Amino acid sequence: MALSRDQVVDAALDVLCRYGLADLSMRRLARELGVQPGALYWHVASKQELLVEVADRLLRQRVVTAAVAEPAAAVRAAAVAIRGALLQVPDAADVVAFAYAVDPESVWSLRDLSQLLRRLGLAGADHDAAMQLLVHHVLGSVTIEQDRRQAAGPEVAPAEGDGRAAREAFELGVDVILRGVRPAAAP
Amino acid sequence: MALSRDQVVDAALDVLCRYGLADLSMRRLARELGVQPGALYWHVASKQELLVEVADRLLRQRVVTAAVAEPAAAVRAAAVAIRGALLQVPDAADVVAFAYAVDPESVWSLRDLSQLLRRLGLAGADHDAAMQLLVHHVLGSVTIEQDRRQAAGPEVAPAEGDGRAAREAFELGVDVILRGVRPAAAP
DNA sequence: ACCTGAACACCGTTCAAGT
DNA sequence: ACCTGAACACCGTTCAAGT
Repeated sequence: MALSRDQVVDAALDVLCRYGLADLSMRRLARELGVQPGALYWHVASKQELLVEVADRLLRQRVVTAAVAEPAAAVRAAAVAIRGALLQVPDAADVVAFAYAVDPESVWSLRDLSQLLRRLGLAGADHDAAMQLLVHHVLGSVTIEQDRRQAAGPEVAPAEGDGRAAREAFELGVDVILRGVRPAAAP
Repeated sequence: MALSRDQVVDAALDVLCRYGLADLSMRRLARELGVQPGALYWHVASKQELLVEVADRLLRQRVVTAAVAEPAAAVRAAAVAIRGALLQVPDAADVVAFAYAVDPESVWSLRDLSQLLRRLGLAGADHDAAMQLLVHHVLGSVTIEQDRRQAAGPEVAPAEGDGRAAREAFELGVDVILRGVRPAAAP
């Protein structure tokens, strides 16, 4: 039976996970689905639109946020969880950054993060600044780690302490943000 | 007379400034220089290598750092200056992020930023965390602003308050970092 | 030393025509 | 409604052969 939009997005996410963004072409996708390239354009308007959908599905599927009571710790945990999820998928940071830019509302399982910041007592411009900073830090950290991996060659294995050092540096950054932030409600 | 590597990089930066990264192809570049595509590969090993060089030249040429005495204010000013410079060049954030990932040492006019952080009393892991955060914030801010512009269509003119709001949000983020940071030397 | 010509294996997108 | 076939205007990279 006929192809569906969902199938197209699923297949795209699959190709992304297995081969990376460079291999996620409309033609490749069509081959994978056993149709002609043109067929895809009945289900999605463009590659751009498809990528936004892929980013959304990616975040929804992979980010599992642990329930943590203390608000600051919860923000920390959420940031670490999102980073960890994106790190698993090649070029995930690029895809999500693009989607965030095009349509910040629709992408969001990062809305959780926004909620947690409010629970910290942040509102208005201060909330937005903290949110932006956090998102930039997550995406930046993942982008650089993934670009570095790719530049280092395909088969260097993240090894032991390497990924941990990057993770600890990332967490230090989150702590800077949490210390620098001004809760409206706090003393 | 013969083409030089410098000419190739210059032409690439020129195409980037005028038409953006999507139009910066090796074939397009060759056309612009009046040579066959293959000729470029005598001067640069690959498009990747060329892009790293372009990022470096971009930062060197465009970032003018004002001399500010007070260290915190100097960091702020430097971050704003770099952001401002990158915003002028289409897709500059992508290009610089890529270069930063591939070869963080060679790209740096951001070494100034690193110096300023030390002057703030930061060292070791704390310095590195602050530096990372700052770089992510700058590149993230520019990426999102530029992607947004591009998605909004080619001719929407940044207009009046639009760019200012983004700039102010960015500065708030820098302030969060400056407050959250722990100088080793300070009281 | 430096470049051309030509090839190889690709792209995203459109659209008449088919079923 | 959904897809094929075929085209249009492109890519990055390699490499024998020319000068």
